[in-house]
Amino acid sequence: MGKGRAPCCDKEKVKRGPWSPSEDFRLISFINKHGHHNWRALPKQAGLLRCGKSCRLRWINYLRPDVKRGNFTKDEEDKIIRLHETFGNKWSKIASHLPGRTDNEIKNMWNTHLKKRLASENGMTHKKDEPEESPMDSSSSSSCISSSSGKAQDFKTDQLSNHGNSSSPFEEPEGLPSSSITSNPTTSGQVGVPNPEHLAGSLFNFIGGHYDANNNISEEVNKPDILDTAFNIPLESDLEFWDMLDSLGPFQSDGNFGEIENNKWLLYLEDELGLESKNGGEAEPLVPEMNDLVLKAEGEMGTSHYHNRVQPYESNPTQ
DNA sequence: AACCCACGCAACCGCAACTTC
DNA sequence: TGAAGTTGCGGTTGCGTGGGT
Repeated sequence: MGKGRAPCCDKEKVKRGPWSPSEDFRLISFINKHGHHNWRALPKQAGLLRCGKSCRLRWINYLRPDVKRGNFTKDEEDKIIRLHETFGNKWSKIASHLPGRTDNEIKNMWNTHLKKRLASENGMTHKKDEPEESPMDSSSSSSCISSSSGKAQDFKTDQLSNHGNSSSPFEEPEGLPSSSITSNPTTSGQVGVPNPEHLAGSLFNFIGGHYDANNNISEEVNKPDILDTAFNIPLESDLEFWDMLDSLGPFQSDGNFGEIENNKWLLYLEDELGLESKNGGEAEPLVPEMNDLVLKAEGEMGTSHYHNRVQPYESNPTQ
């Protein structure tokens, strides 16, 4: 086997830990513009003090336009369980059958929820050995799962019905590693209230609309030209710009992208970029749907009850 | 109100597989 | 053909958050 395991990076010179807004933006902007042909070289080219591995992970698990965040539906959970019976801990394989979900996300989901759920359910039927039985050979625990025990507190059952969600494992084009390229129609299955997550999704989808390095374009409609500008920010030139980003606070597109602050941030960013006033002095969000969110933001500032954490970014710009 | 603890999730680590030369 | 380089994957960890006491 090819052995060479070059050190992934010079650990002394790379930044670690949570990503700052400017780093995120740099990465998005760079990939949007150039794609990612070489992860190893990417950080340098993008002016990031990260190792390529870290960039790749950040992109795949978080910034990728088609990444779907938020609660798993029961359909998805059941699917994961079924797939886990088949594939075992092959998270990437499982992820490939769940459009928009990342292996990391699924892995976390499994370890935090599904494993327990299965254990408790199996505990009912037969004493469990070890929830971790290597499932490749486990034909044992067949589908006793579909009955949702009432303990899955996060399941929004009203969403489930909307997820007719083609349970057909779908083949994805080769391109992005372990990614499902679709623009994820299922996301819209999360119906109802304007969900910040959606809006964020829209934003990222937009980005995705331009990202075509590997022909991985998620088709988007009606993208204002203005957005071209937004993601053609020069990577190298304007250090002040990146500093500004860092000073603005969180851009952590957490599970719900729900930090109202984020939206403020986006608006502010638009403002700073001069993207706002197409109609008078009033800032118009990059993504139309954000209007709702903005309104909401105005009302709810400071009452973030999303449990996700928002990292206090070190106000220590990368450059 | 303060402390503790369990939980969830983003990110890191190290190995294996794959690709290129 | 084999060595070197790169990417992908799975396991694990660190830490913020929220709930309980």
